[in-house]
Amino acid sequence: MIFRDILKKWNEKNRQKYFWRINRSIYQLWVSEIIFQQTRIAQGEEYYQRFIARFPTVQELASASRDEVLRLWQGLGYYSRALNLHKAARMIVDENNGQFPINADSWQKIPGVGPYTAAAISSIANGECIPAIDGNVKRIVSRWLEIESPMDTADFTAKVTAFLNEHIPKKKPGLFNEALMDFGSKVCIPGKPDCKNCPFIKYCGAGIHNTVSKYPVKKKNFTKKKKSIVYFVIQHNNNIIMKQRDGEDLWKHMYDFPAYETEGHLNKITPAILKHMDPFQPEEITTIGPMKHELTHITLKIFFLRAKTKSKLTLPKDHHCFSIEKAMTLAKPRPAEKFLDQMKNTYLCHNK
DNA sequence: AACACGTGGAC
DNA sequence: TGTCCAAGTGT
Repeated sequence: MIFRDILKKWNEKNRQKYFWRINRSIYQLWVSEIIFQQTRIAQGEEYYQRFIARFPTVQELASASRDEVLRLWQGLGYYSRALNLHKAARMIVDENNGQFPINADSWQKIPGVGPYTAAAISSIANGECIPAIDGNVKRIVSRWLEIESPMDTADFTAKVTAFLNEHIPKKKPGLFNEALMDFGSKVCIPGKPDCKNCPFIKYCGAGIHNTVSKYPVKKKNFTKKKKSIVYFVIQHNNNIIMKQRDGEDLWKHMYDFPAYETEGHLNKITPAILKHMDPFQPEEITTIGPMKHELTHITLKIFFLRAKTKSKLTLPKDHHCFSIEKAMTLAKPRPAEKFLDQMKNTYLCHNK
């Protein structure tokens, strides 16, 4: 009871005035929740604006090609979100007459919508009384209750859920959920929370015991995997060879340079690796790199092998020859995007 | 339950 | 430079 009232009072003065919260449709709410999964506001907001401008309704999203949706998502990461959003839009339009789910249970059947997003959407749009438990909320509650079990254990989730079910109001539960997330992102932040200005300081367990930095308890650090990519950047005048990645792993369905990929970090390009270039009949091979590209779970070491090729080349399956201008409009992984961008500049300078 | 899945910013 | 992330989900 105390918790709810203090939060409400804090929220009345400190509610974040995000532009996507104004006059939002359920569709816009859904898109914003997907975009901001594991993504900072500063990074996601421009993507949200562009996405809504191009696809103002679920019907327009459903009508779009997968390639275009992916291109709009390029640079934001976690591309399954875009693929799932697009697939879900088609399901909603084709199989449900464009009607959105009406509660959290049915929202969670939508691809890309898990427990957090289902609860967030349904509590805000339908007033369903269900807590939306994201990283901010977990952090706040773990500090309040001094939860010793690590995040992402069943015990941790059970404790947080029980606490929130006790405190969430039947009236405007969505506002409560958003207030909690706002509070977690502005006051009860990771690192150095602003406990001096925290309205909960007299009640928060970790605040009282001055042990806030202990929570939330996390599991052991995992060691990053090491992988290497040797890109084959094959040019013929203003044309370049690219292939679409498969739907199996990293950067699924994005366009990319042909590549040799392997576990571990290569020290040099061996003749065996170079042999993978043979189908492209490369001439004047130059090596650029290596450079590092950090992912959350992998450290990528990337080499670029740039070469010219003959005009008449039988391309391997799934490979395409694009003009550089066309290639620049395709959805690509960040390293390929950066490299192509740089190459374009070089090419233009060269032909002045 | 544990791991795969991106990126760029903060410290 | 290295570490830790930021409004999680799918398998």
